Amino acid sequence: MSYDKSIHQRRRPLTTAELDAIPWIQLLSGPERERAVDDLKITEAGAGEYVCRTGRPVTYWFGVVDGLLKMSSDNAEGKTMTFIGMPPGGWFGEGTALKRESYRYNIQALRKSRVAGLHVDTFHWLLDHSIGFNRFIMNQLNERLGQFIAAREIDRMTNPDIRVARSLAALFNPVLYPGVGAVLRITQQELAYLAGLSRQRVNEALTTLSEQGSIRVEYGGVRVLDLPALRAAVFTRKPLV
DNA sequence: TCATTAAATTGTT
DNA sequence: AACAATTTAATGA
Repeated sequence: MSYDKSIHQRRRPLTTAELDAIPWIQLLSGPERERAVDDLKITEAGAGEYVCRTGRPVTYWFGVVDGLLKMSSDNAEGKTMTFIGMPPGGWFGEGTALKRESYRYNIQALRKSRVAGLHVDTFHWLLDHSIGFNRFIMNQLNERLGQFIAAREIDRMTNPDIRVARSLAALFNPVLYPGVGAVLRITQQELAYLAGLSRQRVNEALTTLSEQGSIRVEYGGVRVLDLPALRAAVFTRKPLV
């Protein structure tokens, strides 16, 4: 994978199926929805391509229709700190879009993905006109705050099994990522990138988790059987006494 | 639609 | 990091 590619400028209108994958569309009234649909554009991002980079001015509010993105935030020293996965149904950038600032993180495609974009002007117009849209955004901001706090906790986890379990649980958040059903399409390699572990270790952790019954490992993906159990997964380490 | 082949992903060392 | 085994996707008759 090369790390200096940016996505193409090629954008196109959305198909009906793609519109159905956008969770907030149905919250809009007729005229609002019409305006949003008119403005929405789809871009394809190949593996390794950037959807947005730190410092660039915000022009779009983005959502994942298909594929998997990686959000990484850099600290003051320029070191990449936190990784958060963005599966289908996830929308991001509302914080910076609200204030019309520049992006504070990089978004990179882990594999070929379809990304929908709504222009910031339309984003603001919807905020000014739609109660439903406001509720969605408020809910989204609240959930994401919890997500980032969880990400910090994951970063401090030393136990790889727990890191994998929490990273997975985050990706299965039904509020932030309604596009993810019971089965998340993610390879063990991709999960390794997100959790900051080797693929082998992720494989081992997944085996342990499936033995505990919270997930089932499938080819090219993971099925969640018990989300609360996954969130709460604890692994016995060395005896405390 | 089926069979063959290539590519991707997984499990293991 | 390398390897073999397994699963899926692509191809063409």
